[in-house]
Amino acid sequence: MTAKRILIVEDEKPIRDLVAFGLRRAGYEVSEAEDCRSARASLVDQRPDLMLVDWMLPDMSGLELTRSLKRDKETEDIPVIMLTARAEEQDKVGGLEGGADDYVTKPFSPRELLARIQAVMRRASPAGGEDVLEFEGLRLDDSSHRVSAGDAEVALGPTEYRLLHFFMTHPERVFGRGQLLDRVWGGNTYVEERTVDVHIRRLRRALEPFALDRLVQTVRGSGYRFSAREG
Amino acid sequence: MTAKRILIVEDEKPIRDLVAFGLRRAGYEVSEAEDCRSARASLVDQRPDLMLVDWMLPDMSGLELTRSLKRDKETEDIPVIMLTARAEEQDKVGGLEGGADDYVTKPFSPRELLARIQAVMRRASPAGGEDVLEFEGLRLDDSSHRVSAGDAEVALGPTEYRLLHFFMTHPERVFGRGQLLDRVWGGNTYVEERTVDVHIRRLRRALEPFALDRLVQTVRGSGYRFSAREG
DNA sequence: CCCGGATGTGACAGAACGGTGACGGACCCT
DNA sequence: AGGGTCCGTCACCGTTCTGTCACATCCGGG
Repeated sequence: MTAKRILIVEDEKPIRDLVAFGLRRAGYEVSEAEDCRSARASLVDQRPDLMLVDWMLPDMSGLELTRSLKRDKETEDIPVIMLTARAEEQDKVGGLEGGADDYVTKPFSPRELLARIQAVMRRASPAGGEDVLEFEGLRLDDSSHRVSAGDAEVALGPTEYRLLHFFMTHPERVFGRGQLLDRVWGGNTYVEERTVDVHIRRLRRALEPFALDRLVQTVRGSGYRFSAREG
Repeated sequence: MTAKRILIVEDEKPIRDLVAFGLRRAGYEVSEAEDCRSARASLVDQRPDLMLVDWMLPDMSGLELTRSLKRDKETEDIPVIMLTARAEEQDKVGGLEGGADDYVTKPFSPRELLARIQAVMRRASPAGGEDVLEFEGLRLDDSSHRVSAGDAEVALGPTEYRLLHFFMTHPERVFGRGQLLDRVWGGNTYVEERTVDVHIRRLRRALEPFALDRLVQTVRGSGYRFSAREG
C-alpha cells in the first residue's frame, strides 16, 4: 500500500529532525511528536507501522507510553523501538520488559537505526504484507523498497523512490511543484521549486530504459502528472 | 445551497467565542474545537467547508494538524486558515508551506477575517462543483487537467484552459472583455482588452476539430458567452 | 449601398517555462 | 583519508506561450 509510516516520539528537536530527515531519505513517511500526548493524537489517524520512542520524555516516560500501548489491543501490534542514552543502558532489560521490540542506544548511526527498523518490521509483518503497486508493467514493492519493470530492476535514489511512490498512489492527477515538495519532501523542508524538476528528470531517466518515462508527464504551467494516457 | 460550515480550532475560549459569534452573524454554521483531538472528531461527522486553526494549541501544534490534514486524501481539500500571533509572524512561510491556504495575524479585524474566508473558499471550490465538468460532449477534468471531446484529447495552452474552465463553470452568461480579464487573467494584471479576442480565437481553434467552437459565442457590443444554444 | 465601429485572424518578438548537464557539498562506507 | 552516492542549486538552451499589432472581415444603421 502506502509507504511505511514511522512515528517519532522525541522531545529534543535537533535529534528528532535529524532522525526524521534520515528516515524520509530512506523512503519512509515520517511524523513527529514531542511528547506522549501528541503521540497519542497522531496514533489515532496516522496508524504508524512503527514507532521510535525516546526513553525520557517530558510528560510521561517513554517507557510508560510503550507499556500502555502494548496493553491496548488497538495498538499492541505496532512495533516500538526505544531510543536510550548510554547512561540509561542499564535499564535495557526494563525497556524490553516494557514491551519494546528493540532498543537503540544514543548516539547511533543512521545505518544502525535503519537496520533495526527493517529487522523489527520484517519480524512484525509475517511473510511480508505484499504492498505492491503496479502500473503499466512498472512494479513497486513497498515492503522491500524495490522497483522493477518487467523482470529488470529499476535503480532509484531515495527521493526518486518516494516521488514514484507518491505518483503511483495518486495517478491521473496534476500536482504543482509546491504540492510535491509538501507531500514528497515533507512539509517543513525548504528547497527551490526547480529542484522538483531535477528529480523528475532523474526519475524519468531511470524509467527511460523501459520506455516508461512517458508516464511522468509535464503539464505546462501547472506541474506534473503520472498517467498511462498520453497527452 | 446550505450554509457553509466552519470549524474553529482554538484553545482560548474568549477568542473562540468572539470569532464564532462573528461568523454566525455572517451566516456561517460554526462548530468549535479546543484541541486537535476534538477537531479530528468533529471532522468526521461535520465535514466542514473550511477550518480556522490556531497556530499554538495545547496537544499538537496547529501547524502539525494542518499538515496532517493536507496529507490525507480525505481532508486535503478542506481549506485551512491559520491564526497566528504577531510574534509568530515570522513563521508565515512555514504556515503556508505546511499546507495552510492562508493565515491571519492576531489581532485581526472581523472584516479582514471574513474577507480571507471568502477569498479562500472561492479559490477552493468554484461554485462547490464537481471536479469534472461536462458540456455538450466536452469534458474538462480539473484534477488531471485534461480536456477531451469524445475520446480525443483537446490540446489547450494554460490561458485557454483557464478560459474554458471559467466558461464551463459559468455557462449561458455574457461576460465583457474586462470581466474576463478580471476573472481569468486575475484582478491585478493589465492587458489590452483585445487580447481577450485573441485567446477566444485560440480556444475556438482548439475546439474546431470537434465542431465545438460554436459553444464560444460572440455577443456583439457586449462580450462572449459559452452556450449550447445557437444565436 | 455605404460607412464606421466592432470583431476575426495571422504574424511576430519578447517573456515565461521546463529540460538538462554540471557542480559542490554532505553524508556514508571501506 | 578516499571513493561513492545522493542532493540541491545553477546556468544555459530550446520550446511554448503571450500580448500586441496590422490588416481583413463583418455587422447594423442611415
